[in-house]
Amino acid sequence: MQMRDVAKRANVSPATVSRVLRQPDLVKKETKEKVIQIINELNYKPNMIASQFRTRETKTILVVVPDITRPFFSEVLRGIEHTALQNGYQVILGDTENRIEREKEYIELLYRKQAEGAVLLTARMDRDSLKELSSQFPVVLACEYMDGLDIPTVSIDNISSARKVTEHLINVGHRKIAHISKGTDVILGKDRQRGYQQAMMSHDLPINPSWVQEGDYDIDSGYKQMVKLLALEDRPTAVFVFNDEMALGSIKAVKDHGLRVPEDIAIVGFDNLPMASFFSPYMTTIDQPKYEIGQKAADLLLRLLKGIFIKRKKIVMKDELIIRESCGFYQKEQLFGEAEKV
Amino acid sequence: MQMRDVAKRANVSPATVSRVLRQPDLVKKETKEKVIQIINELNYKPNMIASQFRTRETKTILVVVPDITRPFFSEVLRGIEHTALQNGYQVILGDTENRIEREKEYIELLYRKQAEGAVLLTARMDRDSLKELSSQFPVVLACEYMDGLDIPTVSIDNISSARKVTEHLINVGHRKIAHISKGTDVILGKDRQRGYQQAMMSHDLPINPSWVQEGDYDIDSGYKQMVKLLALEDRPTAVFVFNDEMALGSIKAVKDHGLRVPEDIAIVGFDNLPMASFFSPYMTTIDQPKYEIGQKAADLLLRLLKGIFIKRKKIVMKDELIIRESCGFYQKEQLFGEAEKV
DNA sequence: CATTTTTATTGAGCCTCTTCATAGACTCGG
DNA sequence: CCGAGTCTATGAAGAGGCTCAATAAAAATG
Repeated sequence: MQMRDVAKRANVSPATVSRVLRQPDLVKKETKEKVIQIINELNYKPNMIASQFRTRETKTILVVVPDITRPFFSEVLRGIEHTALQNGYQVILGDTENRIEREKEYIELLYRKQAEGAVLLTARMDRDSLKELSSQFPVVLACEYMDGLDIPTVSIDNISSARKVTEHLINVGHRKIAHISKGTDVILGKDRQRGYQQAMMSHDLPINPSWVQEGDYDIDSGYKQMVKLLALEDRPTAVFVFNDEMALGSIKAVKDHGLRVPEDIAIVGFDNLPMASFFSPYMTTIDQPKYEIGQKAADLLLRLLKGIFIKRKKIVMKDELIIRESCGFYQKEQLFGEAEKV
Repeated sequence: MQMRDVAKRANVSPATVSRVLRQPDLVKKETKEKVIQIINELNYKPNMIASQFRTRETKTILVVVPDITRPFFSEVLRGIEHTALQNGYQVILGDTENRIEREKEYIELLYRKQAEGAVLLTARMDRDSLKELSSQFPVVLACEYMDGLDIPTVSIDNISSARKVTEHLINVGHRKIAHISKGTDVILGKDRQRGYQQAMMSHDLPINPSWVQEGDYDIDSGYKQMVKLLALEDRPTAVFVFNDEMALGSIKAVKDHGLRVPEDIAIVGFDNLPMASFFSPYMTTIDQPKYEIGQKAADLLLRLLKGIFIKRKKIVMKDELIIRESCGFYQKEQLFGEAEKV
């Protein structure tokens, strides 16, 4: 069944049916009603592919995620998807499972005109490819980004956030502060590590090189890195961990080692996942507006797709230091994620 | 740039270029090499939409998920996506955010020929719609399902799993066992509740109606329902919770109430999320092979798409009772999710 | 050289949208 | 009151890029 069938039944031309569907204002009221009635009667559904082919618009965006099972990303993804949908766009999911080469596979969808634009939550490909890509297609970076490229980007100020949370540890009296990072190959790893270093330096605190351990996102990894820190001669009294997942692992490692958080070792995380506020000790962390980052990124992409010029390319979202128990400066007990906000 | 440009440059017809791309065996070696060279030279990328239009195949499947931020689903989703990709299919993501009406919106993509088939991780629409849908398009249900319909389905045997875990509680000596469920409007809620009832009945244990509380998936909800149970005159000594998230909330409620798990109240969960094996007390739960469910569902769908007849429509995946600490019968401490398996 | 086999080309769609053309209704000034 | 000019509503026709069936050409075989 196709448009011509509807047209025949309604005694109009296919063009009119098409108009009813896409530019209803151009059609006389009665004709329109007639056509709509027939459409419903026959339960006609336009073939989107034919339409996309003709208009050369797929109304589809690609979202490339490094790991969809991480709560942080799935929340951002939801923000993107929701916004896209509201604006009549579909989302093709590209989970790279942390494999760089898979980024490129997904991106082929742009070159092959399947998707009109992309939001990248991971951008590990080389700078030239990315530059080339963004010169040809609307692309927005979210969370991760790349320096020196003129690509619209949505993220928090990771350096400043990392500095803030490290400084909080310093303010409550810590001097030997370690950092479980995500290697500096990832821009976020680099930024958060830099923030940590800045905070330490500006307070004239030395950083023992072995205090900086490189983890790999997940709970287990946080556990393992913490075990290393615990084994040190010159053991730190506080640790700033790259993200909440690893921070949870770290806390567990401390407990398993017979020590207490925060009394013996303070630990702070990053991201403010739901579970960070649920387990004792409640975790001090940096809140990122995950859903909003997704929304904003989708919003920017949609604007690019409409050809709207974007003056401010770097959108910095507001983060928040959430002080709870794990840093050793907890003020009063509150239930369910409510906490003193700074 | 299009195929004809490549053809011209290579002194062949567009049809030959098309064959090089799609049925290379039909083309003489030299011609093929020549064409490929030109393709690379010009960096030609075929227009997928035109191709899809012509062949009437989009190589795209739709995955409808009730809530992408829940770890259980994102793991299943990954299994689906991975398998789809391996077989040259793309995935359009449909996150309904638990709104039934949004299921239908996504499903329109099938009627409009955008997607060729669908995996539904949620099926709350009315039976007739679903029946109608599956009669017209390849559809596979995963996790949730609907009784009495001849639709391929992948899941564990929820009734038996629930019975198993409840019986374990009985075996370690509990008699007053409560259940925090997900209302019986959802088939999984019904099944797990039934398994619980079966176990209780077959051991002649009475169920106090107020022992069955209806939660809503997340940690907070588990907390709240547990608070209710704790307030009962006739307080249960053990609780079987619908899923791990709510079980974590329940455990927290017990602790906040000044009681211990499992000594005062035993708690068991369902799903075996990574975090279930990480927080003390380590949680006894039912392991579902999440990734494999996704793989299998995608696999079935792909077979349907190829027109292969599927004899066994109901695939029951193997679950596993993972005994850890929270049920009060922990045997020996093991790190990182390793536990006694039954 | 005739016949079979292999390889390449021709041309017709796939279904929808949009431009252009037309016909009718309407406006308005002379 | 009429003809020119405006609008409105519809139709006719073609294009969009690719693939496949039918056809033709070339190569291989006997």
